[in-house]
Amino acid sequence: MTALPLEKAGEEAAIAGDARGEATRQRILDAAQRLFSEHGSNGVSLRAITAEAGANSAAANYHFGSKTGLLEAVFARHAAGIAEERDTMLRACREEIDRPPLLEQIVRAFLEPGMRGQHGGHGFSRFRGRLLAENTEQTRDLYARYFNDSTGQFLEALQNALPDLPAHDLHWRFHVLLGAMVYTLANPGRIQVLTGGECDPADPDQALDNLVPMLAQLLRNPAMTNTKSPNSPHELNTNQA
Amino acid sequence: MTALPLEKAGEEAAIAGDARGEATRQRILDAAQRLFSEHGSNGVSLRAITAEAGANSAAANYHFGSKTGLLEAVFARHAAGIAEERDTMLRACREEIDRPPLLEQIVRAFLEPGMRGQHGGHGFSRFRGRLLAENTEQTRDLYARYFNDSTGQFLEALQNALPDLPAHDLHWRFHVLLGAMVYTLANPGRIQVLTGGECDPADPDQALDNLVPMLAQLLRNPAMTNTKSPNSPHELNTNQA
DNA sequence: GACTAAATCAAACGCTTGATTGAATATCCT
DNA sequence: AGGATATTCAATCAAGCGTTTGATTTAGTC
Repeated sequence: MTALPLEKAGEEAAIAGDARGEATRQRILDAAQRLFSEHGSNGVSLRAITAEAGANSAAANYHFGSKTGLLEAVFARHAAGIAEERDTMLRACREEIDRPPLLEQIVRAFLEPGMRGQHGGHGFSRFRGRLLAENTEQTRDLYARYFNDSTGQFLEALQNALPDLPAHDLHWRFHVLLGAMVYTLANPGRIQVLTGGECDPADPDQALDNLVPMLAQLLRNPAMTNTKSPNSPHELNTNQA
Repeated sequence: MTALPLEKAGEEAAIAGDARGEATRQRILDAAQRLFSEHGSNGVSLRAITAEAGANSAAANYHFGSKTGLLEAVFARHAAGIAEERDTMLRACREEIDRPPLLEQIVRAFLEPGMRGQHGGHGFSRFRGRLLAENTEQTRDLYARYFNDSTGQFLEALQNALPDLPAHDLHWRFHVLLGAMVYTLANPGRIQVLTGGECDPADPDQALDNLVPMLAQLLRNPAMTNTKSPNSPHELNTNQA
């Protein structure tokens, strides 16, 4: 049995010299990210990935141990960086602004690191969206490990910025926010088909410029009592005809 | 070669007598819907499906021709019914209400048929959400065939109800609405993990009662000029720190 | 009851999958 | 240079895949 590089690496070895295998390692990660994004983790074979990467079929197992190991490596490559960028931006919100911090800033701090920049750009966002959508035990675990803390902090910051909004409402609005983000990342192209391609969720700048104010406003809207009997200030009639 | 029942069926044969094979046909559809929902269309084998259905391994191919044929059959079983219910509810909105029709009613007419009732209930919504997320050419085509007309009518109705909202804004808000719907249907359980399970997107009643007023309000919000230079009435600063 | 057609079944087809092996090769260190 | 190590490679493994086959059973018709 030839020893895997996984176990001894991770310290100086990964950073220092071994430029020999690191190149193909990165090529495999890139190819895997691209193909996983397009066809899902079950829709692509290791052979297809290594072929796309121009490597031998055994290279993926050698460098990452197994297929799930490769998937996790693709995820881990950028996930921690995104969570870090988020926290940095959130801390900036809390400190340097005459309070209360703008909702727009908080929402942007949550969305932007994942949608563009060093870790969010290119194909990784599609990969993330696909993974979130696949919703297997492995992907749920990955998301929990890498993002639970960060996301929890945002929920807390939003609750602080909206002290009058009941927690139950906030959570549902945040659910919608997550849905908008994931749907934009995965981008089924549904809105282009329906409207003739005028708005493009695949363009990070356009997406952020539209989503941020929209979702901030959604969060800012007055609470509606969503218990079964509505005494809403606007109209009633939320039942079917 | 034994003739497939697909080609001769579809007229009276499907409705009338042949109660012999129809039972296992339905059992296979049910099992496929359940397993596809949980593991994705590539994550489950025909053998697993037929085993779950208590049928012979060749039964799926016999009744549906191929695996993709089975997938399409699972989709088609309820998709047309949902589109029909939507149109019915939308027509009711347009006619019987002192105009303008309430946004809440339109949104509910769009969401409810897919989330509960005869066709939306049970596992089909999860199956739909999963399919939308998978976003292969086949699923895009299925969605286009069964839902493009219906969804286009809703976009039109919303534009009529919101004459002052620029089309570009409407489309982005509708994109968010779609994202919220799909995310709720697929339900990765992310919000439960983050908040301790207090709100449950898997409960159709709770989901509708929360989503409908929230999304209606989102649509009703005043337009924000989302070109690059914002002259918004609220605050500025939608840029990063 | 004999004929026909629909449905079920066990078995196999060819192929792809993820993974492993041991030899060959490239690289680094002293 | 030389020995140790990290990486690549072709070949192979057992397992599982979607699909097909031909015989067998079941139901409906005269």
